[in-house]
Amino acid sequence: MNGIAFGLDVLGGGGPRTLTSAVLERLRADILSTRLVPGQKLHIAGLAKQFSVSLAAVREALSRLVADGLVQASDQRGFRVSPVSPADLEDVTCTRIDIEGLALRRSIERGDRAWLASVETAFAALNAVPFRQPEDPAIHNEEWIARHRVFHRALVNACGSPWLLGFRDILHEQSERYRRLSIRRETGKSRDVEAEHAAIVDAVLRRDADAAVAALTQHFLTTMHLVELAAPRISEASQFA
Amino acid sequence: MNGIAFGLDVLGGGGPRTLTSAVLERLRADILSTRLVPGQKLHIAGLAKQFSVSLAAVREALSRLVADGLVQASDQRGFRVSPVSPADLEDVTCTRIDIEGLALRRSIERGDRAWLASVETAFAALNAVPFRQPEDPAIHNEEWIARHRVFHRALVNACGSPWLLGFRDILHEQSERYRRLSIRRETGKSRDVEAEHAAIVDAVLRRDADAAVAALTQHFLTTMHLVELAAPRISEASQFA
DNA sequence: CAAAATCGAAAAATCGATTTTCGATTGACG
DNA sequence: CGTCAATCGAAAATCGATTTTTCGATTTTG
Repeated sequence: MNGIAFGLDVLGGGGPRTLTSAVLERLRADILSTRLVPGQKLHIAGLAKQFSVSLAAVREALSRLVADGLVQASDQRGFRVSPVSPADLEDVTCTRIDIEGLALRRSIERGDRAWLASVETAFAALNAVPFRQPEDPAIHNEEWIARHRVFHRALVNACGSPWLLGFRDILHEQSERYRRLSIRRETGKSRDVEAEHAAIVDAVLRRDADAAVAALTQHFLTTMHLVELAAPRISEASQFA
Repeated sequence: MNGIAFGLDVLGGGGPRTLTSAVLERLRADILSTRLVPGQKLHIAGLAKQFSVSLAAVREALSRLVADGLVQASDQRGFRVSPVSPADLEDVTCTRIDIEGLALRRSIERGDRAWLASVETAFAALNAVPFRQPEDPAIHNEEWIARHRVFHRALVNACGSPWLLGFRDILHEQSERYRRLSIRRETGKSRDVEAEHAAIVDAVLRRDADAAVAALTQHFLTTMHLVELAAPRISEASQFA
């Protein structure tokens, strides 16, 4: 396997085993949650003080985040949060459709019954929690996000290609960031995410690759369009770029 | 050796602008050239002494190489050169066929005349130098390798998707490493690489996407099979993994 | 005799200080 | 008045020392 897939440090167990990893996870979370704004300069000294670690630890964590495309580095000019743009959003989405579609096709070809079962399980688990925070509908439910990730990963998990999965994971993370940027602007417009997911699952259970990929594509495009409706916020966020 | 920018690195002027970048390029070259063996442990202190730099510089260079999939990192256990295996070679090749094929299709759709001209130029430049070292036929001609990379990049350069190109670059680097692992074992078996390239270029000039992708696929598969003939060396190289 | 505990050398991780480079400001000059 | 260059603080890059963890060999124990 390659080192690209984002580091949910395996080994069954608990949290980060080094300070650098802890900083890395914290930074990743901060970027995905948009607490750190796209394009924003990342002051190494400031972060080091904030996390009570040395410069080297922060520096290494940032270097590793470059691999996920969440951070950009340039010599002598330090690090910044990767900027966002409508063009990049479209690129991420199109590439994701291609790559994840490919992985889904392979999964449908190769996946066994245990895989089908894991898809159903993940789907059920996802539907068991609400999309929004019950208390504050303007905020995503973190548990839903986690299960959503597991669900989409389950769909392609049987594709048999570590490289394809690694690329997919990176693009999924990128999409996730865009989605979070837009959440507060989302209109109450009725989108039935569960139905979209159900369409994918149905096709998968029938092993109808074309239908499954079509449903997945539609799912991604719908998400992209919703995010684009929040374009003002994206432009605003990019002001640092 | 020019420092081709992989991933999201700086494009600007010439050589490395920081010590870390210099170390990074040196390490990348050493890994690609197989001076550093797949699976081999990378002693930070040893490398630091060898390059006359601090631990931190080496550590950061290694962290960045993880992004290219040439190095793997694990907490508290340091860094090692990414191992190789027949399975990984096949995964790299298949994924590369998919991704680079996709990029080629898009390039053919979107590329203008200037793009076609750049393909022809790169093709001519590649054919102007010999494949092997004139002095020592067991060694690749570095100049040919450089132009070969430029040629293949030119083919997909008009695809319009930075993300797709980034993934393509990573896979190309991986393939390159496998090819170098096998070079000394290659039989004198007559492979007409120039003809394979010509088939791709012909199809591209006719804007025949299906034919171009077919030729590209064949090109990659042929390379993979030749590398697999050198499997003993690959197994041997992986003993550290 | 095998498995577990232990111990020390080796390697990784972390730190805070120092050096180098950048970018903006300011002042001189055409 | 505008352009260019020297300057100065801020920030990044680099370093070598220190702390923590791991790995392998040896010893102890059931």
